[in-house]
Amino acid sequence: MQYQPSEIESKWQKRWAEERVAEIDVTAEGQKLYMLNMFPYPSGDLHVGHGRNYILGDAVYRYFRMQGRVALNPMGWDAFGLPAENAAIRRGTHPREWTLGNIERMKKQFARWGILYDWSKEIASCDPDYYRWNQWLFLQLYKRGLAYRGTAPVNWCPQDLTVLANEQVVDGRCERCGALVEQRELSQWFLKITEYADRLDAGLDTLEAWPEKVRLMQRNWIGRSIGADIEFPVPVLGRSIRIFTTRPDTVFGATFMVLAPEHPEVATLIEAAEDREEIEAWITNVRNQSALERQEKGKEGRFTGRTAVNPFTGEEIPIWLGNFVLPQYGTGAIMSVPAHDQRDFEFAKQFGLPIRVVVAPNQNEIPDASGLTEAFTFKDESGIAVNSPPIDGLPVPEAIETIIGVIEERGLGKGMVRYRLRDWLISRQRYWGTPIPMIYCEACGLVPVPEEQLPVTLPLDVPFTGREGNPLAKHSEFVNVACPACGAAARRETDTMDTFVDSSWYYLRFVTPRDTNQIFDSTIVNRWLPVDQYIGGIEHAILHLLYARFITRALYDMGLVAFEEPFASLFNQGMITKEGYRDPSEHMAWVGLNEVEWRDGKPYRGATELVAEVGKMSKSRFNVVPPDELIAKYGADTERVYTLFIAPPEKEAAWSDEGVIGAYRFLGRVWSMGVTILEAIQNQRSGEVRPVVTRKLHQTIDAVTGRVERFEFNTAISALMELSNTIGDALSSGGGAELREPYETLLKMLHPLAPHVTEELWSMFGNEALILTSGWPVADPELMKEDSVVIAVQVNGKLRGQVEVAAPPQEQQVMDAVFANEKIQQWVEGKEIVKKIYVPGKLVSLVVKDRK
RNA sequence: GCGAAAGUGGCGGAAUUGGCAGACGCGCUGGACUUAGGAUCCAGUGGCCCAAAGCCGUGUGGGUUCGAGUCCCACCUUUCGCACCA
Repeated sequence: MQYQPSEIESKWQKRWAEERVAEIDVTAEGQKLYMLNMFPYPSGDLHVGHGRNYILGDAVYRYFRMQGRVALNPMGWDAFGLPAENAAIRRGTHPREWTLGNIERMKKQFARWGILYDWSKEIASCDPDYYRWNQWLFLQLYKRGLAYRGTAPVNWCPQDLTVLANEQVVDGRCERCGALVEQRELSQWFLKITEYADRLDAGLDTLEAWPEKVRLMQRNWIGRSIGADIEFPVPVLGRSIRIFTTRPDTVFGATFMVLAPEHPEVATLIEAAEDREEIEAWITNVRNQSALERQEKGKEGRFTGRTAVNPFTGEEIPIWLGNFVLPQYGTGAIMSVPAHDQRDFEFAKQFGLPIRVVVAPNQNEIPDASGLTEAFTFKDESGIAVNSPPIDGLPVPEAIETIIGVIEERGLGKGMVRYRLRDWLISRQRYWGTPIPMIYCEACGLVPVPEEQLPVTLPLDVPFTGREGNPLAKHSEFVNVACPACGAAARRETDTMDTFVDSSWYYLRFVTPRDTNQIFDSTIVNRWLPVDQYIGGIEHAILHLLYARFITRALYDMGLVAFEEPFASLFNQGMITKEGYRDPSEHMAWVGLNEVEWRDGKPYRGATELVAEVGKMSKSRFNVVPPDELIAKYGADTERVYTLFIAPPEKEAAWSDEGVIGAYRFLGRVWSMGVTILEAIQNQRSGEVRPVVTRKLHQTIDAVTGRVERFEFNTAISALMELSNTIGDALSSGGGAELREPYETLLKMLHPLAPHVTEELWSMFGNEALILTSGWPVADPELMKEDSVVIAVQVNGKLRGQVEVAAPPQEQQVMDAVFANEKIQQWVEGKEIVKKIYVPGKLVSLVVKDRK
């Protein structure tokens, strides 16, 4: 009887679906476990790279179930977003149809992988029953001043025709399509994530079960800086300009001031300048540049013709405008200390501005400012303040502390903590998203849609032209509305929300997904959350994970949840890469694309970038491996085992079509071994129970349990292969029915990895379904022990032989054996042992010297 | 530039607290069974060497130690993240 995966797999998949084995009652008793894979964007077909994520989650889920946990493992769809709209423009299908069709295909794919989700909890963010609560959440944030409309320079993607959040701009390009992002001054909706900057930063310390890398990335993104705000009086204005610095200890070296071209005082300052028009033209030019261009231009600046007073030295210092000063950070104004800041140094050199040294390695070794070739940027005790009367001689950290005291005492400013994080821009000028529930009334101004009128439903009959401007704005029935406050004719907001709003709270909805009265049931949510194990890609290290942490805190402050961190433990699986790309015509048929730009016979991504020939498996790289063929040939269990065996799951892994065969052979061997043992049972053929097998079995249970819990699936599988080899050896050398117990235990441990074939074999042995009945095996430490131990003996660091003694080894026995061994004897003969190092069970080291 | 992680056979990768480097698998070589083999099974597989003995081997150079892939110092390379954040 040969191993035939396809029949077995469809049989069990059908049974799991019919018996709804993964459905749970959230009010049931038991030790809960909330397992969650980041819900996907329904882009259509899934390839083996996606599979890694879900297969990993399923293996962990099945393991915890076997451990007896009441486990919630839901799945849903991050179903709003641009690709659906682009598909609509390209081929005339409605985004909804396109999305729902993709969801169906992906659900089938999950089933074919043998992944168990509780589909009774399924949610899709494009469903009005879901986005209604998205709108409700927005209104609560608005009430608390956490959602506001503001005008700011924002990132505009000219390809996707919408604004983007800062988090969605990568290297000056749109995260989705790769187009260069432009700056535009627009009035938009923001969420006030900055109000939570300190708590989001502090909370990172509590996330011990998160990868250090993600915590660090979030910390850098939030960018907490400690320093001081200092007022610099400007005589011509009759008021002062406030600057922020992290190095208030260098204030005596501030020889000029630089403002961002966007700074509000600029217009007044340059009013009387002779070259005002030239300066204004320059400012316009700088403001229209993207952040990337602005940086590539190098340092540019203009003198305003005005001065400010350094409050510590009393000197008048020139006020400059500089393209390197960011309007959004700090106060948009800096004091420039060229001697101790590289950027200031470059600016000073370029425009011939004075440089003064105020920090030195020590009091007697003050470098000459004119000889400097770069800024001196000591931040620790290796720098000493000089030429700075109240703090002379103090090391930098103390100098900072002291000078802040002086600043506050003299009323010149105050100690200050500032963040790099900026508010979250959530407006999108696109159709396929949650409508922002606001109304513009000429008389009443901004009026929120009353909660009882939610949801504001997305109309389905809108034209998709692909031209600039939201299709929603052209739908007059949607736009024209009576003001809820005064009843007069008013206009609806036509912007929709960033889809990251949808995904910032979906994990809360999964627990009570059909509740029509409230966003979620707080009591049940507080029982199930935080999520015990969250699994997803590192690409959300900042975006989704930061937003979710922010929204959870906002909900905490509203009293709706009792926790501030939504995800207790996080795991980032690595990407699957693949060399080369497939035959493009074959690929396009699979992807369903018909518009691709070609250059030099190679496909291009978007209109901007060359397709990489090796890298992340993605449609735009033409290198995907679709699972269908693979599953037809080897079965889903083989794909699962190979995917988990390929590399440690957190690491990037290169897909190898040849490597798959190893997993297939392994499962084939397990299968035929099972068949042979069954025959032995039927023929009542049995050998004696071998200690080698028992020992290997218990050692394997011990190893696999620990490795699965640490997500070390690659080595867990290798341990199972070793056990399988041991059982196979016993079988081919006269073993029989006595191997049933170790073999069945192997099946149990293999089940989370290869669920179909193990269920089939398990039932062939006359057992009830594994997933429903079995417990996880427990290792017996007594049976793990070896009867004897081989110990390596080193003499003066060289390996000179081995001795075998009974386990557990006793030092005296070991030494006796060492001296009884002729081979070792020759190295010790005539010498004196000056030291013995004895490592129980591992080795003995002897240090010898010539006897005198 | 700043920050982080990582360098082990032809390849993916193993190796608690320093303790027989290369587990497990792919590939390769040879063999068995076959009309056939891109199926299956068996054996071998870090290098030098016909072989054994032996020697050399974890990016490079030092160091600590009876003993270093593992610890320390310096350097090289790669990957990732941030990137004028004052």
